Amino acid sequence: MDKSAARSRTAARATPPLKTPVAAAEKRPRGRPRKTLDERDDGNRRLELITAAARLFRKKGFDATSTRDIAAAVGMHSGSPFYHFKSKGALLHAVMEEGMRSALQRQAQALQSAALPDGDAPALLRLLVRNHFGVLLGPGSDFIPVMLYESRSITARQRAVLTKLQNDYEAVWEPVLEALARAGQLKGPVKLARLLMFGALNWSVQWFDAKKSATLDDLTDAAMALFIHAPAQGKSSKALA
Amino acid sequence: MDKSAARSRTAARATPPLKTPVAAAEKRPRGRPRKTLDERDDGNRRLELITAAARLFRKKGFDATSTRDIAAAVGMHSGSPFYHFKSKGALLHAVMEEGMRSALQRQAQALQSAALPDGDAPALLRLLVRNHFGVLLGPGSDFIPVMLYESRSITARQRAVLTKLQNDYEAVWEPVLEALARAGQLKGPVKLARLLMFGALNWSVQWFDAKKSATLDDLTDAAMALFIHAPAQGKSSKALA
DNA sequence: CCTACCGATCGGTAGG
DNA sequence: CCTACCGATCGGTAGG
Repeated sequence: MDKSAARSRTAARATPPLKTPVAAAEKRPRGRPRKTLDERDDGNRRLELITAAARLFRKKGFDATSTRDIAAAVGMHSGSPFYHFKSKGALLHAVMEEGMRSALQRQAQALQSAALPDGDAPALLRLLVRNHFGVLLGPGSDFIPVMLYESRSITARQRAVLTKLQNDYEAVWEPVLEALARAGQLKGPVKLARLLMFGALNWSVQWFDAKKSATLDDLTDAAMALFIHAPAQGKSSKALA
Repeated sequence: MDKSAARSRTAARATPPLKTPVAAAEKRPRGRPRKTLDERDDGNRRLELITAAARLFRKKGFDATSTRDIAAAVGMHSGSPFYHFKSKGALLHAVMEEGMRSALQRQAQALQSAALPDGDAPALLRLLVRNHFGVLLGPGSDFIPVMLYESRSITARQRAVLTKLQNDYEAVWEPVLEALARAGQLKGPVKLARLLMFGALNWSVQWFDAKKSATLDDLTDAAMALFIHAPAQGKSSKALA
């Protein structure tokens, strides 16, 4: 909205001072300056756009967010996002893909740093649930909610890319859920249990309020208590692993 | 899209044949014909609009559905929905309110016709879950999904109306969940358990495919198996009721 | 409920 | 990445 504020943000990033019209004509070659000598923050601007878009898409929805809103949020003018993305839909897809890659990375990292034995399925599930809540509700968590609630607005081809990433994400859960089912701690068909469980977790973006009392650990405890039954009597879950 | 098709639908409803310009000028009084002698389907048109809007809002989303889409779906012209609703947002709210009133009615009816004893909390929950799946996924179930996924687009005042209806809806569940918690069959804080459970159910609109194998009864079985634990050993749940 | 219309906004582009 | 712009579409309304 405020052009000077937007421009000052840009100015803080760029090395040269605010250009005079003459200086601009001299120093700025026309056409697309693909690579400058000191290779500035080319990819950074793209990520800024994605981040701002994620926040706005989550807050207002994809259709209700204009590309002008997004441009203004990063101090660009209305047409400039199309220098980085060929369409509004491509930007939405980039938000989702960035979200899934980040979620996958965080999940892998959580598993690695915990170094739990494969046999301890309940502890593994707890870790996955806690990480999932972090991805959904933690700081900077706009990407995955956008993916979950705006998937209607992407093309089939774009969705295929995300589906693959989602499958990778869920693939980590599957053996854990299978082990729990064998131990009698997860009841019912595993496939339906998984869908219902993810629903319970994903829906939390609708009601969770970080300013209220419950923490993400509280949510994790509640989810585990709800889903995971006591192990079958007289059988060690270790023996089933 | 096809004007003649849309009009033929209208013609089938109205008694007189397709008007000639002259006949229209003679037979149709100008201004708003509030009540005709044989009082046609005045309120019916309103409901038709709501139903068509629900279908389109669910399929494409509120923002991506134009009032022209809705008008065309019921054989009206572009400005005519505003004769029945003062704004697009009012139409959205009407869809949601109609959905909640219908859901409440179905829930009350299900409980009444089953005539279960108050002590049988698991059976009561099963009934509520099954009815909820029917409301979400059964025939003509566009209203509640729209309410669940488009609430961002209504005003605070409109939301207050729905919140009251939602509270009435959930109020029926609460004593059932409390009884199950006392019996040790529902684990964790009841409030969080309720939120997680509704999430698991509500999320099913994202993945349930009526053309595939699972039925709503299958879903109900899976949900009950997942959420409801075996009663505590040596204690009769009857004694706790 | 139709006809005819309006102002606003939007995604996107040419050209530099 | 900005400037200047375009065609399309949209919610809504006057007047009958």
